[in-house]
Amino acid sequence: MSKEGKTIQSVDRAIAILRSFEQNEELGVTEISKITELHKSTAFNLISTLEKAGLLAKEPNSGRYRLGMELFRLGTMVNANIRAICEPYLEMLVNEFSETVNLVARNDLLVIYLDKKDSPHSMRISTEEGTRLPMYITAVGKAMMSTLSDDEIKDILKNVRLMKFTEYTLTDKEEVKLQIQAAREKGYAEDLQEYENGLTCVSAPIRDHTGRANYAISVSGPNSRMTKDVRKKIGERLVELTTQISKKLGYY
Amino acid sequence: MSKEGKTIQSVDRAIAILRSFEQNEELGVTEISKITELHKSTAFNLISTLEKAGLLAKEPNSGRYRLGMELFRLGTMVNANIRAICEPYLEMLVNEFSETVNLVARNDLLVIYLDKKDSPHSMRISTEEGTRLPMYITAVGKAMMSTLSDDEIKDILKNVRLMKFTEYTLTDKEEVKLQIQAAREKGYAEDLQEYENGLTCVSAPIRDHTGRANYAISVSGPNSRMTKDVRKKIGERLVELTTQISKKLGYY
DNA sequence: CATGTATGTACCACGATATGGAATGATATA
DNA sequence: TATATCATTCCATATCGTGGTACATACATG
Repeated sequence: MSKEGKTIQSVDRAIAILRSFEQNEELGVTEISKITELHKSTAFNLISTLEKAGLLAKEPNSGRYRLGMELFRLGTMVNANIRAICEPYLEMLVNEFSETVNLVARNDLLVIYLDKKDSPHSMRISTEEGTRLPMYITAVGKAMMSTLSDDEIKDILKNVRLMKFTEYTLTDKEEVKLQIQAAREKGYAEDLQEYENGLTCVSAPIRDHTGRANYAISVSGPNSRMTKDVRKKIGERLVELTTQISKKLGYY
Repeated sequence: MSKEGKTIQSVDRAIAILRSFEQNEELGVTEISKITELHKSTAFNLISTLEKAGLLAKEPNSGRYRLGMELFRLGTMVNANIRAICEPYLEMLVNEFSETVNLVARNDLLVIYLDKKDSPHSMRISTEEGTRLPMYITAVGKAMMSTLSDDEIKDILKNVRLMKFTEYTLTDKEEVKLQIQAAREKGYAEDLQEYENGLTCVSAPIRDHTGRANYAISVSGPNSRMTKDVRKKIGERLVELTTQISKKLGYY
């Protein structure tokens, strides 16, 4: 993000091409070259390379491109380990509480959703894998921050602009710090409609051998079912289970 | 796979670096340079580039690398559409039959698992997303092949060597063709312990506007519960639902 | 504590390689 | 049929990646 090391131009450009599919799921050579501001010919060579590797796939009919299966497969290799470790715990949690359970990871100033088990209720919370949200606004983010030093937390908050998502969104960084402090004491963090109205969430951090958390597990449900008692029960259970997981990662 | 077009060296190499994490989840610069047979210095430049883009992440302690979150995120963008369309159907199926439901895609001669909903039973089938298997051995593969022309099927089988996974694995290509023909008539395909003992699977294809299938949905369960009657019920329901999905993709 | 052998990282001259201009096919649009 | 827009190929040029070498750091080993 800061270090001024040389990067390989063509690789940067290839990645930019992949990223250009964020907005559009299907693109032609010319479109891509416009989005990425590359010469059509240059774009073509990069695209062909990506296609041959399977990171892009060409539609037989339209001749246009979309993201390829190989990219998906490479993506499934990321964090395969932690997901495998956590899967049975997610399973237990959704069985015990019948609310949607998520495994998330830290990604700089954001959290990213890695895996989930959906609640059996038809009224339920459902977040797509790959979604990213600011740390300060989620229970998982606060849970992870609660394992960091005050300096690290300050660093994170320094680089963040608090955006108001709902009437409950915290707008004061001091308030966020207070909640993090509360999370440290209880072992778990909460989000009471800060991101979306009606959405309540409880989360506990997964620690690595240094004691810091790069992952967290959360249970999310609609406000109506997530009463204070329920949240407490869930929180305590989350602490139990994430402690077990943390031990598997070498934390004592 | 065949066309002899020029590819961009550094991009190919960068992808090779990502692929070197298939066997190992954490690697250092030197290790990577050995695996990929690149000069250490060249590898270093490529690795730095990938790291800066977030496709690789450097462990703060060990200084070694693992696959990065950005790669995961890019992976979630692949087939996001079809997964979103199918999600409610997978949900319905797991509720109706209480067996594990999978969404898979075709990937040349293989099928790759995209999405799943696990059975609530403790004895259940569970396949990881990203797993790949030969087409001829899976119900999903046979379901997809049943939408192709005889020539296309011949092409696929020509390039495949039938490997024996269990005592039930088909070893004769003519036998495979017969099963595909049966699938054409019924609308769904079956796998009776061909890949793994005790594992039974029923699948129907999802067609695009050309009538051909690049995706399929399957219901898999242990042999004991997947009786002939159950398989028939599941198969017919699968045909109903995949027909609805195919319509959404423009098939009539 | 010195010595050896790993590692990751920086520098830089050379020349292979990616680049982008321009021309050609291929398809669609009017 | 003409026109526009697209993908694709070709190729000379100079840019950019390459890999040799060197240094830094860390950790074993004697």
